[in-house]
Amino acid sequence: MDANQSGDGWSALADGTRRAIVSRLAEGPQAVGQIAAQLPVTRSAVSQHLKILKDAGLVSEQAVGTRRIYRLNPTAVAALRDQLDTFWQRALAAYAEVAEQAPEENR
Amino acid sequence: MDANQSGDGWSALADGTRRAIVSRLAEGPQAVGQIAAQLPVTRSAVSQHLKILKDAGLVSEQAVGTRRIYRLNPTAVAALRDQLDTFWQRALAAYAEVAEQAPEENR
DNA sequence: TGCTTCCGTTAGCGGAAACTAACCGTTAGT
DNA sequence: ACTAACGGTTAGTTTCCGCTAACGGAAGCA
Repeated sequence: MDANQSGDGWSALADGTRRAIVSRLAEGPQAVGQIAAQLPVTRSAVSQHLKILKDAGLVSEQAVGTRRIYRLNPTAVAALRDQLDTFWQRALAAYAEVAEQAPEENR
Repeated sequence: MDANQSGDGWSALADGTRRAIVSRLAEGPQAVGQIAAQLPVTRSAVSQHLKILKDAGLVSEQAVGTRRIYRLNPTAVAALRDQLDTFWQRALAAYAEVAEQAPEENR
């Protein structure tokens, strides 16, 4: 279970450029140059972002010759989704309580 | 003028204190003082965080006398969860493609 | 009316993040 | 072995974020 870094996962997805990288990586594994060519930032920035994403457990690295292929980790994404789902269900439950206690109009 | 969307749910959930506020709010609507009493920050910080969360559409405000009751918005949470779910499914599809192809493939 | 409570706002400070540019190691090809 | 390509790392700057402290405004109560 490498989902202990879910707290960092939110910080990792906070940046827009990083979400763009995740979006590209979700469609298939890619190298650094591939990603950098599709984004308005340099390879250094992409490399640093990938390090953060890898450190958060969201992506995994695979060395192929002189290239590094990065791919998205579905498990970490599912962990964040699950945590978000918990908030969602609790909020729905709180809404249900309010709906029960409001049979009449209040101030 | 800036065209970036200030209502970024991901940036809002990036901060740990803000996630703590969301967690408290998920269990039921509360006022600012209520939340600040449960967190190691002042009311000003909580108020600012609530402003960011409200601007992101994650929480909604309701004025009751001299207090403001804040509550979590399940719809916004579901939207983030859905977006995360899309990444998850795409990553799984990418994994399926790699798993189907034989490991003798070279490039 | 006067007072208290509750909350939002502003100013300012300290720290962290994002980005570019330059450097170095590694790998593949000739 | 030499060269070119790919990628990680570092230094440095700039910008943004989170927090506290102080101030001002609005509602409730005697």
